[in-house]
Amino acid sequence: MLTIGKLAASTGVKVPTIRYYEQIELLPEADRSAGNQRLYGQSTLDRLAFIRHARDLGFTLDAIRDLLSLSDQPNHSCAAVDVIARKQLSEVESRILRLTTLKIELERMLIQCSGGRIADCRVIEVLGDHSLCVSSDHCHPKAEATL
Amino acid sequence: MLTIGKLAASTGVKVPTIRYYEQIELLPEADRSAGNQRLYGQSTLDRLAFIRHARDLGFTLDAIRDLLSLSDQPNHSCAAVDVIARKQLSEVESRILRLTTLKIELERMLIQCSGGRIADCRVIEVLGDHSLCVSSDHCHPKAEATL
DNA sequence: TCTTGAACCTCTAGTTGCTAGAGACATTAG
DNA sequence: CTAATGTCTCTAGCAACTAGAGGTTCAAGA
Ligand SMILES: [Zn+2]
Ligand SMILES: [Zn+2]
Ligand SMILES: [Zn+2]
Ligand SMILES: [Zn+2]
Repeated sequence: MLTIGKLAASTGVKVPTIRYYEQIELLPEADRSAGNQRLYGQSTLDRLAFIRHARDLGFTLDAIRDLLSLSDQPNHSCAAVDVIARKQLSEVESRILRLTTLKIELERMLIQCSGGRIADCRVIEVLGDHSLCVSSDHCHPKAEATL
Repeated sequence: MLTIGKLAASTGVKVPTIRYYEQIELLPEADRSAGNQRLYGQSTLDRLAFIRHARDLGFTLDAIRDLLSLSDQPNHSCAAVDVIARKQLSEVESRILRLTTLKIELERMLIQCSGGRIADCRVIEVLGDHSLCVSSDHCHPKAEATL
């Protein structure tokens, strides 16, 4: 049995985050020692490692919740799992696209800046006037999530 | 003079967001009509358009605050402006790198999934075991900001 | 055995950039 | 004149944590 600190050390998830996951019921309520401290076994360690890895791959906690409950149904078809993963992939792809557009605009304004007074700075100028941008699609980005 | 709704319509920034910007002092306190409604002139419109465009390019409100106060100093050197923009560019670039790694891992696990039972699903398997990943650098991502 | 210090406990509040809602007042078109 | 829309303030909520206060438990050294 591991204390919360050991569990944190062996998964790379911080102690308060583990408590937070318990609070939002992503992890089950931990067993307690005589002195009321949390104790964890292998199954929670596995579960937390899964969560950690999925977080690292950008899945939301909600998606992870679904993935976890699916993985408790080993005989089910994995179609639903793949739907979640594919959705995540397309999110990642669209963020890359958007960021690439931003990168181009940022590079462009930095190249055009000649390093003089602010009154003549191309960066300030472009920020004040989107029509100076080369692409228009970085506007109205609707929803942008983390990562 | 524009009402808040007109200002919102002509900048693409939502009404509550404008009020929020005033609250955090990114916009100055607006003049008021006889009936206590906010009224805006050209200068606030310009300022808000600047904010909007900078947000679209991924700058944080803090960075925008700095950019705005710099742009009020037209005779200063634009070096500080360029530092902010360059920092933003490198943030964008590192996010693209990270997302590209994620994309590769997600694609890989989706390709390897043969669409059978969850017990055999490669997606679930990889999520549970990072050593099945091709790259290790998507772990411990430190800080990830919005976009 | 005692004592110190690290690790643990609970609870609240803060972060970023908004968004949603309640309940009341202002303005405007028909 | 009235009805509909717009605006006002205020509070609370979102994701996914993080930080801190103030207190308890545990493990190791003297
Ligand atoms: Zn410049
Ligand atoms: Zn633009
Ligand atoms: Zn599968
Ligand atoms: Zn991995």
